Amino acid sequence: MGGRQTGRPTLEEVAARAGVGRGTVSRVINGSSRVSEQAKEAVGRAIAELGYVPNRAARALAGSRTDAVALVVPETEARLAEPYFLDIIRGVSAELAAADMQLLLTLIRTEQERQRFEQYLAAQRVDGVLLVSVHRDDPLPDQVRALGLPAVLNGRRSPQEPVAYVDSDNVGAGRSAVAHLAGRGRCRIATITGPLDMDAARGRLAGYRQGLAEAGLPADELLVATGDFTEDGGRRAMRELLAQCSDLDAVFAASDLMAVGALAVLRASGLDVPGDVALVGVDDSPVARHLDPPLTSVRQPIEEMGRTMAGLLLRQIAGEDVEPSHLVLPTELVVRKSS
Amino acid sequence: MGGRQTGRPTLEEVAARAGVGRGTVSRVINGSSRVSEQAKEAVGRAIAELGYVPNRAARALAGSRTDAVALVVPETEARLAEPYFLDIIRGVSAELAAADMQLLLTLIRTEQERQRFEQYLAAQRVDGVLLVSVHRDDPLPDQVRALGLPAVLNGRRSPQEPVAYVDSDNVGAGRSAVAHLAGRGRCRIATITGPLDMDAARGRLAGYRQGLAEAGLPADELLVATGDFTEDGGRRAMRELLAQCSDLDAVFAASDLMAVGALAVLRASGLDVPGDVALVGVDDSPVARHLDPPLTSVRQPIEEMGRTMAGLLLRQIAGEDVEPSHLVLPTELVVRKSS
DNA sequence: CGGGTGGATGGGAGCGCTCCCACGCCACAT
DNA sequence: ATGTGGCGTGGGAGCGCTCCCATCCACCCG
Repeated sequence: MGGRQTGRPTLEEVAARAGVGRGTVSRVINGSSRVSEQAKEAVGRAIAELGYVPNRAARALAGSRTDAVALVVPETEARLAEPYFLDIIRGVSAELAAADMQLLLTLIRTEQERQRFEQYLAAQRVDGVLLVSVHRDDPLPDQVRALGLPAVLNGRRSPQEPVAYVDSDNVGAGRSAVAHLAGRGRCRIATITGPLDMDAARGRLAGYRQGLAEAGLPADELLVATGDFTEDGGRRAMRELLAQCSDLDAVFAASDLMAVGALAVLRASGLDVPGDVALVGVDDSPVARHLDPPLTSVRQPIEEMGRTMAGLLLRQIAGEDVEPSHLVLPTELVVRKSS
Repeated sequence: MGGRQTGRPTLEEVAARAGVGRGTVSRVINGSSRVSEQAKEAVGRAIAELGYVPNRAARALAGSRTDAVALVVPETEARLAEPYFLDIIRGVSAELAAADMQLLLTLIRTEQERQRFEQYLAAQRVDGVLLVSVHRDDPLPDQVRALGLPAVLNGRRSPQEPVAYVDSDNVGAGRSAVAHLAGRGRCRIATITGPLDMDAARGRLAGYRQGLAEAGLPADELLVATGDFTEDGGRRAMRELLAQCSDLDAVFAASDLMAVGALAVLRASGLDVPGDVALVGVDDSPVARHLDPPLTSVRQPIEEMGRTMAGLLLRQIAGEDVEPSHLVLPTELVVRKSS
């Protein structure tokens, strides 16, 4: 059993050693103002000498915070395979570590695990929740809020998202891609969208349309095909586009993976990229770099999104920032040979 | 503040409702045998009616376990960008969820974060530790053990690893790659190794040599170049190999990333893959599939390794399995066009 | 010079659980 | 009938903290 009773020093022992009361030590540790400089020093010394580390379980039980937040990832997503989440995790982790908070990772696969997770929340295990890749009709964010727990989403569910979120500028991504393509002299620019029940996909599509308008190019519904962010979806959509208008000279795919699929189909149809058709993706993932030709792609500041999410959550937990904030981070076009 | 005092039911309330004592409820929850069938039922009903969920903080404080394990990832690794860790996480998470344990993710970047982590351990925050990507001279595993905490590594530091670990069959990976290449009629088979201070790299190299011997091929030290698991390292090593023996007809790269680098150099030298030179990597990562030509690669059962690690740790925590176990999981060659 | 004021302080009272001891009860042996 | 053992059980005693109230002291005002 876990019976390793390391005789770790307790608050009380620190207090004894410093010649003060328990309350004072607690105040020092929690950075309360109302402590004399002298007491602060004595306690600090005692802590150092004893190598005291507060017991978090006791703290969680007595207070009502846990110093931990959950990062929830619904793993239904094939997207999980992408480096995307790793970058999010990296950002979140950095921000949390700075605040001495712990990161609890929860992958939700099955309905059962989903329920188990709800129990966690109910059991007061975390101070807040970070949700990644939420779908349009996912009730989880609202459930979390209903429990009174702070929450921050990565990407909103809809433009009316009531819960705080951090998103990238999807509209801007579409616009910049199209502007770039138009600037290269392309004038029959098609797009492969993501699943339209996701706000990110709609945003990129809207950006695509704005981009066309700004470039003075006519919108043509035949140049729009719906994908699902997967490679295979990209292939299907590309075939559809080719069948509808064989004269297209550029494609803006709303994800790198779909661009990969599109490229394969273009090749198979004897079209050269970028000679005949220019191609732009979104994500700037490693595959984009390794594709042949290397793929022009719109980069999202993923790690920064993670950091921002964590920061937002921390502020909510601290009690500032009560009304939900909505942050949108800028994207950046990375030009490579495919366009 | 975190003042959401949801009036969640406590053990005591469950006891009252079930008409039994606190002790009995506790026994039921913890699956102790010494409880009458009747009491068990009454308690079960009360729990369901009240929607009782045990408070983990209280449990951790009273007992001395936390029902949480830490997954530690030293992020010095560029490898973190790969899907590798995600798969590990997936496996670990699945196994832990089944045991109703929580997963605490800890990325260690700086020396400071490393120290903070040691404090965690000392503060009795977790019941066990999973360590990923440990280097030859990393003291962390020993420190964890010194604290009396169960630990399981992903990959051993050396053949004499004292701590429990789960690894993939690196020697087998090398052997199968070479056997495959030899079977295709190649007889000047080179290898690009990983950094030789890593056991995985040494293992793959050893497998390469065994493979040559088994195929009746002579070993030639000029056909061995040292890389570092990165794309750039692969490029450098490939140039070195080409300079040393221009007559090589196959390359076994100890990672997909290095194979990518090698491929670029081969191309640049006007060599065709697989026409002139056959190429095999290790990891079966997504880039392998998207490479042109698609890369033959040795697949490791990464997710399964994660699951196995977690399982091993859980058993250690439960008190079984006191002497460290060393598990080696088989690999599998995935043949594609590059060989 | 007494009462007032406010900041620093000590320590009691829990937080919700597990551990464990002592108690009652029953079946069996004497 | 009395003794013995074991099982199921209740509940006291903490685990190490935070919260909060009462206390104390120094200093200020009228």
